Amino acid sequence: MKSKSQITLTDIAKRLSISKVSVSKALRDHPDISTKLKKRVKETAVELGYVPNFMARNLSSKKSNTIGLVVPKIAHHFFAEAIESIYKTAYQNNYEIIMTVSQENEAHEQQHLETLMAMRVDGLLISITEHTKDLAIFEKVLKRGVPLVFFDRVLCGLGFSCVTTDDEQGSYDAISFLAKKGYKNIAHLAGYQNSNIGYHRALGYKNALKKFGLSFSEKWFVVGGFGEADGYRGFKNIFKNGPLPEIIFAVTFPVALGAIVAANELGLSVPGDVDILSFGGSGYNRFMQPALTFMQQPVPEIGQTAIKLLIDEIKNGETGTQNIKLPTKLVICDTCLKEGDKL
Amino acid sequence: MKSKSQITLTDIAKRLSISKVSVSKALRDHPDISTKLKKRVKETAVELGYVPNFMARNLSSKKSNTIGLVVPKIAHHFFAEAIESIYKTAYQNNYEIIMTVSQENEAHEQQHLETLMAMRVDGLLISITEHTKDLAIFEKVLKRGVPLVFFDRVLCGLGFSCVTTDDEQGSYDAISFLAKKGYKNIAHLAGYQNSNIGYHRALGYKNALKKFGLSFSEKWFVVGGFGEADGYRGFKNIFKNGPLPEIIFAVTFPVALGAIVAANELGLSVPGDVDILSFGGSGYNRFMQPALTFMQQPVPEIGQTAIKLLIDEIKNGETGTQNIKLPTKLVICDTCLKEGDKL
DNA sequence: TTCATTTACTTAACCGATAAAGTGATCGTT
DNA sequence: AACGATCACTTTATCGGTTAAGTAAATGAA
Repeated sequence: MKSKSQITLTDIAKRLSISKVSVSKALRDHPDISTKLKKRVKETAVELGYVPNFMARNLSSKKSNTIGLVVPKIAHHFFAEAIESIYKTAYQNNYEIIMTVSQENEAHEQQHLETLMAMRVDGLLISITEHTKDLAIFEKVLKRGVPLVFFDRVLCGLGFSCVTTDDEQGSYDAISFLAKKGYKNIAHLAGYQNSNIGYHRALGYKNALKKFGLSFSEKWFVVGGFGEADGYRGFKNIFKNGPLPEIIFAVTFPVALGAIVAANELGLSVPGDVDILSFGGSGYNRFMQPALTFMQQPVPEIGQTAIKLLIDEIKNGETGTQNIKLPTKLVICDTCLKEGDKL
Repeated sequence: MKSKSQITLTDIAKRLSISKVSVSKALRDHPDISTKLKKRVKETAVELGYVPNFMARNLSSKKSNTIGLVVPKIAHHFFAEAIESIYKTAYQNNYEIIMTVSQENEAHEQQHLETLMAMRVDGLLISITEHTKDLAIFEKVLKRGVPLVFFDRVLCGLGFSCVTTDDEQGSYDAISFLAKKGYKNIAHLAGYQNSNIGYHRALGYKNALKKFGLSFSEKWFVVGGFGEADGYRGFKNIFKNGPLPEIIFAVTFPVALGAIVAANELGLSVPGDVDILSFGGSGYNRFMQPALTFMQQPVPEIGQTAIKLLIDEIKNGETGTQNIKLPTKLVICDTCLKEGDKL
């Protein structure tokens, strides 16, 4: 089947012997046009199978009603859920999302931002890669005046708004919870410290240790990435370097999984030989053995808040510099049940 | 910060006192332009921070280098992984993806297809909702001559290509495997039968039962959706209606999860009291207790094959009608270990 | 030397819409 | 009856590019 040439406003106009502007106005319910003519126009539009050309429309109207989204990956509980809520909210507000995936690669990320700007998206929503260091592209965005909102993995202080989990407080609360239960030796698989999530979660961890008079040990503070492989390496690292802590506080759910794999490989049982607490959960957690006790992030709220903020900024025509932190909630499952709480 | 007015070809042209067409050609390395001028143009483009306007470019060139993707959801192992591979392959071929999510809602799906056509995407890639019945929109796509490829959840015979798992064969192999191990009473939580995946998986199930002389029972053949809630309902249904089968063959991984939840609620252990086999797996499966034995789908391959096929069709300018079925592989874990295989 | 090519640009036309600025007829008002 | 307002369209210009069709100068072949 060959591609038919597309029906345009002009085709409809010719058919009805009127001007194409009248057709355009009729289809947009412009008050200039009589109800009678509107009806005729709409009928012929359907009859001819007219589909408007957004390219042309956006070019002349200078609005695309489109938002560019850049995420590091999607096959991950947090992002899948956040993206889903972003899409939902976008639709409700009549915006189309153009999502791109950086695959944790900074060069891709830059490329995507360029492409999205070339597409003249009305605004940008981004969660940066684990490794993003070069800020030039963001300065370019700022210079062009395109509204941008960071979420989850953010860069604060660049002149854009940020929406995150309250990582520091959540982490602090998590460790406080452990301390109150009597845990003394708490290790942390901490992720990258140049990333806001790694940094703030570690900060909450350290502050809570201090507050409860627990000692901080470099051997039990292992930096690395945010994936399963990093958790695996991290645990092996801790194991190799000396006595095992009572419990491990993992910076992300995948990191916790990796730690479990490593522990099992070493013949250690969880939570028997070593206990685990995770920052962030997963829909599958309750099917796991053990199901991990974790600090729950308000995932859909993060996505929703971020995009709502962005839409506001688009409408106001100016980029803001808000810094919104959403609260976490502890979900207790099969780990972290030391004493007192067991029954 | 106010939005700066964007730099255009004309701005560059004025600066260099040449025509805008020369600028356009220079930037595209057109042979008409001398190397010297090309260099000057490119330099000033960078200097002024020129970003091409894709809307304008696509409008005049009538190509968008963009592919529209419609999926029912993303927070689901299969789709997250398939989408990721689609994105990857698209980038490698210089296509941008515009993904939309129908949320298993047929009206949304239609709306998205309209929008994507209005955006003049070069082609469409779609996995339909659980409920899609109205074919009018697809006839419209066909009439407009926009290449479209279905994947996973498909509609065959409409004049478009389809890429799926070999559901029937995979299902047949799965049941054959069980039969050979001596399972006799095999129930099936079958999903919607108007959907190709539900239908073909059920077909393979039925054929295998016949082949191995096992009886088919309506009570053990429960239709429904493809989500966790459906698996939950399905299992309760089976439980209510009479004797429990030895094993349940779930049409999807989420359905298997739902069945497990229901079983546990009823005080039944898996695989002790009732065993489970799932069509399709999940990255988290190996952390589950029990980890399910499942028929593995070639998820990334499905995405990759579908988009490659689509790109071919776009380049050839004609929609094809291929029907590609990719093979499955059984992955044995903690369930389906009846006798003989236990050690 | 002369005429056909090639080189390196420019001008004009167009993609399919929207926005702004007319225009002639009808209407309401005093 | 006269005149501004309203109605229902039309004409013209524009968005930021691309493609097609010139054009003048330099090059080359006969």
